[in-house]
Amino acid sequence: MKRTNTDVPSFGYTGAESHDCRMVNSVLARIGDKWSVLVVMFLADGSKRFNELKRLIGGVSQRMLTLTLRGLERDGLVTRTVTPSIPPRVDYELTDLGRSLQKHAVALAGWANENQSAIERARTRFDSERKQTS
Amino acid sequence: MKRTNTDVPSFGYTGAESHDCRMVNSVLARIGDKWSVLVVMFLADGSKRFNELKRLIGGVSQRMLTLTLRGLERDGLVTRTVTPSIPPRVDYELTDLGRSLQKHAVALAGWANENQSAIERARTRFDSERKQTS
DNA sequence: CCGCATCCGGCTGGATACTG
DNA sequence: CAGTATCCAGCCGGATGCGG
Repeated sequence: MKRTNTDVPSFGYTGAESHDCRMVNSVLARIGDKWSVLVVMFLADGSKRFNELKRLIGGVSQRMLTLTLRGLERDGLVTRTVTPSIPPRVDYELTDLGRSLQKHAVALAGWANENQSAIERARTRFDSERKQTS
Repeated sequence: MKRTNTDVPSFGYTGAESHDCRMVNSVLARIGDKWSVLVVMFLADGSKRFNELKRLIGGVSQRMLTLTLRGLERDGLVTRTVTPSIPPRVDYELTDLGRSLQKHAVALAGWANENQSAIERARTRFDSERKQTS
């Protein structure tokens, strides 16, 4: 989750390039944090207002939703449109870049669903084996 | 990797795919943590020993590599093979499940590379605009 | 309605030292 | 070589209250 590390050293993966690591990590940090992907998912079918997103996601604090949206905006994945009315209105929408990332997120979500039971079985099996040993 | 926060919310997101979200989040948490993906990448071309991985990754502490590998093993993504010799030898290898996940990781890495400059531009632009306002 | 400021508990992850 | 154990700083994220 924290990508504060800067000194990723030298060498490729299997044929891939080395300096990619930082960027990959940086992107994965976005993907991996608690709310970003959920926000991207819910923005898939069009722009949403702040509290609309908050209700949809359910369980996210105002603070974290704000921070998450700022992060996504900073990376150019969503746009923030302010309408200075009373009460104020703010709409968030995926950019093209955001939509292209969303495809991969959906793919990953699909993978998670397909292998959900396999992973859960592996986890419980691993945990039960551990309990016997201890 | 503590998975203590994965089984929390207890309320649905918007009805339809409520329990899917938890699983997706749980998987994304694994993907998003600091070292898992790096390990999976380096295991792509065959099994590796503990210190071999440590050298390859470079910058990971013994502790974190152990924790990361335990997490991956627990989820059924890698296998751990102990050879009780002197000195002891432990090999880690991707499972089929791990390899299927790796495909998506590679896809994401590719996306990160393709859009690296776009994201960096978005970031610096966002930051400079912020500086003016403050 | 939107979002920032503040406080704070708990988890993450690094450094180090010690076993088998 | 391959861990385990311990300590500890720093950040993540929740709750609450204020401000435009």
